[in-house]
Amino acid sequence: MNATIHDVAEAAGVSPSTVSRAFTMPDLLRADTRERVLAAAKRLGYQPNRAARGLITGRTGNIGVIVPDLSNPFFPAVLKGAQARARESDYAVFLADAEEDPVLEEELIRAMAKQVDGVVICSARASATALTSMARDAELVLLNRQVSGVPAILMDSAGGARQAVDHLAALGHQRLAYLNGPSSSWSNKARRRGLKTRSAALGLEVVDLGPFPPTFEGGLMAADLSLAAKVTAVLAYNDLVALGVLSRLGDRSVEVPKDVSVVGFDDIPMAQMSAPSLTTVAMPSERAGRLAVDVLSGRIGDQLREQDAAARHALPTSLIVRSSTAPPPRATRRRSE
Amino acid sequence: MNATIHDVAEAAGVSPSTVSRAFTMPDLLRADTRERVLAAAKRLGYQPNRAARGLITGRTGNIGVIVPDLSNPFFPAVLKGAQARARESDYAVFLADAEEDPVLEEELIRAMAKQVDGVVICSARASATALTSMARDAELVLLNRQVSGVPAILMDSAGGARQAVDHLAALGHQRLAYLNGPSSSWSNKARRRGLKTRSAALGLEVVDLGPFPPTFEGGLMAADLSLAAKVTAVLAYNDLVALGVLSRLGDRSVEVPKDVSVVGFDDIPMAQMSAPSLTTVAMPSERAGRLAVDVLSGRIGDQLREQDAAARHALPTSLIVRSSTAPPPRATRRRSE
DNA sequence: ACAATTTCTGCAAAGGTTTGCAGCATCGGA
DNA sequence: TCCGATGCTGCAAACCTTTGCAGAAATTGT
Repeated sequence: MNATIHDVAEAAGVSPSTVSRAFTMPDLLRADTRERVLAAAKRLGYQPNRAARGLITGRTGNIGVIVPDLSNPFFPAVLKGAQARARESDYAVFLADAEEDPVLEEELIRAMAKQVDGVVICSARASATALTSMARDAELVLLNRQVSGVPAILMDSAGGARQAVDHLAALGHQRLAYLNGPSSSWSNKARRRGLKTRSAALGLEVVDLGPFPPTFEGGLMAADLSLAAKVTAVLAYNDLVALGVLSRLGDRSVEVPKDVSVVGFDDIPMAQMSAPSLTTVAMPSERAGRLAVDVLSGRIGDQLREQDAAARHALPTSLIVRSSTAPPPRATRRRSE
Repeated sequence: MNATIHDVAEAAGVSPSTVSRAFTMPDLLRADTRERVLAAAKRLGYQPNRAARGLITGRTGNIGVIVPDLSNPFFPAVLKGAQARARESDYAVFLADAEEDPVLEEELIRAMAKQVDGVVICSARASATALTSMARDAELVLLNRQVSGVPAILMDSAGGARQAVDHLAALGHQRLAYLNGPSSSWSNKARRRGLKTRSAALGLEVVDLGPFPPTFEGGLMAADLSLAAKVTAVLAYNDLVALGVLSRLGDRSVEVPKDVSVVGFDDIPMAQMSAPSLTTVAMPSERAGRLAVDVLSGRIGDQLREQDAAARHALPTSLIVRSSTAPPPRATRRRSE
């Protein structure tokens, strides 16, 4: 049904090898032969059969992307970046949703490994040992997860947390809560670390709550605990949680930002749609997706091979101040004097 | 590097054909031979090479999904359904984002067609003729788009619109605006049609605005036009637009739902997170994604082959009433008396 | 015990491409 | 005019699996 390399060869009056070369190593052919072949190919609508090619080259031309949860808008964003870049490099992208389940995640990686040239794993939930072991059989790139010996694209979550703390401190807050995300999340650790060190340096009190599911529902749950903790500001693991907090506080008629300030992470589109709009730490998600693909396609692989380079490579994040943060209420401030 | 069928054959003391059969037609083998082969395979960590298999069977074991815009949460939702179902049937899914561009969309479909057994196209923006023509070369399933001769999964957008109108009419609204989405969108036509016919039947005035981009920004733009149109209720093409309207109305200190009621479509997660939460028509997106894959995997293909069946098959939608709708303000009602 | 079935297994071809090696033509130089 | 070098092109093997066909083994009936 589909034109093969032989059909093109015959049409152009050359051998199949020549047709093959016209596509994969065009400069080996004399200009006019190449023309002729390409013309014939176009006329017949020929496109190389990827399976046959893959069989012999051992490469598939595919890359895989695994995300913990497609319904968190953060991941479609990196997916979008990855997908766009992949297309430029003539890669197709496989997608899988691990449903926040480390076991399923590992299973998916193994299954995918066979049919792709590499897989980018977003916010991996699997264990470090599992990841290390799988990295031996397949080309892996981690995104927002650091595992020794595995190349990674990182975002400066800790730095973002520091900016958030600075912002809240400048507003006059003294006591804040951090709403933890999944404990297997590298981002969560980084965010907490950044928060803790900066708070300590500035003499702020911080209370650790959670872990909560990294979802809107998680935020609903977290809101009441935050209130009970008598803090004037809340740093949520991500925007989804922050929005949950906003919503629940609204229901309990606690005013944001008058009574309590709320900060999120990720800057998902929703963050600017909420009322009040959400102060949050923006993550370069699409860019990270693109970079991850670049690593796989070998474009920038070498710098990232060594772990140290990766660490240094953390992509910058930046606080976006919107309407969910303000100075703490007077009453509270007085009490703490 | 990877174990081949020959290695397993040797290890199990059988021929490669037998190993092949152990996987693809297990009941052709004597139980003990099968055991022996499977054991050897497991021991060697053998997994069939999909490229080689595809080369001979002509099937890839992959399906493609094309969406117009990953950042609209509606699509990750159907993607999630499709992906989950695909995994059950041992299919891998390719993803591509067409960026709301009909030309790119067509290009992507053609490129994908070669390496998949079928592709589901969400809310296709391409022309009917293009789609028909491509359906000849590849297995296509449309989602929320009706093109004669191409199997489709449809959601009852028109019915949803009717429910929305009934709801608004019951609240006492007399004059409402419809904010159009992309004119190439089948859903947009269906929604408008449902809206128009029911409004006419109930004697409501409706003003047609747009088309607007199906995004939050589109909604910002639409809000001012709606206000100028002096309507008491607004039906937006989708939730993103509705949220944009909500936001912009807030900025202009028009109160929702007191001054104006707003209804969206899709019931994306954001819809219940906004303040006020959004009354909207829920679409069975994950289910549709699953169904689309079922059609491709042949599970339910036959019923859908004929266009009529498809039309009858429209998945039910249902209005979710939240806080963005209420009776119109007195003043307006008086004016219209 | 033997023939006729039935059940299981192996042989070999096929599927479309890439690529090392060798052959041919072409060209420049002597 | 001929030789060597150079630049293109073709041959054929290889990649790994599936599958039609035929042969071997096991089973049944007589």
